[in-house]
Amino acid sequence: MRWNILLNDRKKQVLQAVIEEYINTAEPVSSATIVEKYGLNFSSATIRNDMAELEQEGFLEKPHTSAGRIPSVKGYRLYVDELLNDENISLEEIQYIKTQLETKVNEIEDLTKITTNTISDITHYATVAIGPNSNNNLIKDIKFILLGERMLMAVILTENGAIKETIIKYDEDISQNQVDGLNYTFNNRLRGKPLEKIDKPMEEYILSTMSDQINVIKPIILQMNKAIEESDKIYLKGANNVFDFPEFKKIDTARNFLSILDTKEEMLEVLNSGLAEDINVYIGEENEREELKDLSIVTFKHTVGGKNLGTIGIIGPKRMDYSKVISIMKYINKKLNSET
Amino acid sequence: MRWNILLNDRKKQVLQAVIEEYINTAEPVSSATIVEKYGLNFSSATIRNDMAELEQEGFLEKPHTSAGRIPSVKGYRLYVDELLNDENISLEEIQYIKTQLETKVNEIEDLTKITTNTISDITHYATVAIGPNSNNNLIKDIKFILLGERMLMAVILTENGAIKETIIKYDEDISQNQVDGLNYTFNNRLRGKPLEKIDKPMEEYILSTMSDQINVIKPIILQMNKAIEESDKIYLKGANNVFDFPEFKKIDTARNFLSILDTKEEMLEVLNSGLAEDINVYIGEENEREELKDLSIVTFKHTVGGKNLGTIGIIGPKRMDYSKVISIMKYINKKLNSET
DNA sequence: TTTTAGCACTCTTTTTTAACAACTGCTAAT
DNA sequence: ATTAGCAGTTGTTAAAAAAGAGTGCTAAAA
Repeated sequence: MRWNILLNDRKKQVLQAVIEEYINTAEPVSSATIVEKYGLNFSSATIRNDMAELEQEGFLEKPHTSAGRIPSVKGYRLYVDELLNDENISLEEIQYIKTQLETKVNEIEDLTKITTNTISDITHYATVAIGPNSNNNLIKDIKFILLGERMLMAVILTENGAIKETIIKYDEDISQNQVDGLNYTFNNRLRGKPLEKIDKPMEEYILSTMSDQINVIKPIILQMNKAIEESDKIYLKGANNVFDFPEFKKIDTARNFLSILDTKEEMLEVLNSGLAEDINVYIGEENEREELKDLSIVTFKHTVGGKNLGTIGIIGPKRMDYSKVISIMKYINKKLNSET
Repeated sequence: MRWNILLNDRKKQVLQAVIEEYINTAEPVSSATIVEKYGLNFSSATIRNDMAELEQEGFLEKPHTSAGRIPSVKGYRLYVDELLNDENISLEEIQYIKTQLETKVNEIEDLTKITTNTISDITHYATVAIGPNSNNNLIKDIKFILLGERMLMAVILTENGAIKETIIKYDEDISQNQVDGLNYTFNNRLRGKPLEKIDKPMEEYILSTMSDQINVIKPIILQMNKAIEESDKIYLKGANNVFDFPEFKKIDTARNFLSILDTKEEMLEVLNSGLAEDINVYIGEENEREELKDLSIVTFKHTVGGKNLGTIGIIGPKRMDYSKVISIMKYINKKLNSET
């Protein structure tokens, strides 16, 4: 029986039962259900008393007098912090994750996508990913390559293995000589710096070195900035699974949810707000944003060999299956860092 | 009055009025509405007679005895083919399109995105885009570039300006000599050929030239194929606007719609099924796929200077505003091809 | 003390019934 | 050929009634 873990206090068992039942059914949980389905050897009246107390203490709520109980944010919090089984993962899931993560990738963004897809596939929750904070992402090398007489490609390599490339087209021919100059100057100025937009001062600084090449350099900076900015792109998977959850059966709730996911800026902020922990859980109103107060978010900083690959976030209803989600994340984290 | 175009037959006027009213309101249209809002100088009883005949002839339908009429697929078809105003575009819209299309882009995929976004923004319908059929897309040049001792980048340039690039990582060092060989061989074998997956025979063919380089070439072909395959990626904008249409107010309809858009293969097939025409309209059951029988699709092959840039498709309810959609597409088409 | 049976009470959900509103189709008149 | 007028259908809304689900409390049992 999965809650015979450490608990002797019946009230905690009741709380756990209510929460797990509610996570499964999305319906208020009655005292009778707990007795029947969770094998507690007490009468429903006894459980009712416990539930009344748990409500008093703020762990449970009642939608209305004649309904069963649902967990409060405080209840979920206790569950997540103390009651939750973080190895709730099946053999099939383990097998699936292993297979997925073994896919050979050459770009770290692909790895992030695979990880995100895997999490979403297993949990069925909407899953978003963003790249690592650019500040930790130092430029290792910049290469300019002539793709044709009038077309240049700029490739930026970073210390943690990310690669950005962008194309610049010109109305006039560019010589290999010029390209060599660009390679030298840009590397000279930017190598070792964090991967972030090239600001005005830096632009001036570069131009001061090659003041005769303004026409060549201006479009480069424009395009490079565009490419860098695109690094903030968020990757989203499984958003349409909202429809699987009864709390989104009202069309407006679903719409609202999807529109939140659509606003890149909000998502960035949410994902970036994660604390130092690898895994952070924000339940309902614990989220600062008004629009998220009915949702829960679990964020997960994934790393490989100490290199931060960005943050992956799962967004779902408050009755999210925290146990499963956290188990999956922990397992993936372990797996990602155990490979040679 | 917008239907004084070529019509003298009152029944056609009635049909047009019913369709346009239904497109606007999504409600069955009554005879009285037509008299009041569309200024036909007849009594509602007369219109009623016309409507009865139009129903007899299959152009209109009745949800139930006491309701107004809604257009049938046959009705929409007549409307699209003969009655529709294809210059239904406002000054603001023209202005907006102009501004958008003037954005400077260096990659044609960006132009497709901009065009797609513009169409979706104006029409509020879900809009999907795919790249051009690879057969018309000939390889112009392949470049291999050493990004580090153990990292190679392959760039494929095509005749119509598309650019694919991909990264290949190795466990051992690669010399510039080897890269030169790759450049020579791949161009020798693939230049001028259509951009499509490198098949087994071609792979053998290449390997026969550089049989000592199997370890280098194998991963290249793997990655190049991946990159080429990704060209089929579909770009989607405005899917969440479904929620704006009353026909999708039942959650299952909305869900169904969004899940259709999610299935890449289906979308590819639908968009590629377009006939020779620049603009094709598929109304309701005219679509072959069962899941699309309650939807309409308008596809639009966009070109610049004779070069096919791919197909853009709009998907929406059967009562889609065909007039607006087609007007926008025609205008964009003109605009794309009038620029120097 | 703790637990429990039992039942009245509350609130929601579902079903039923009734009243209303929206249009059509037809008839007879223009 | 057109129209006024009205009976007849069907859907929609509102109100009322019935059914269902669970709690909280009381008093008794363990």
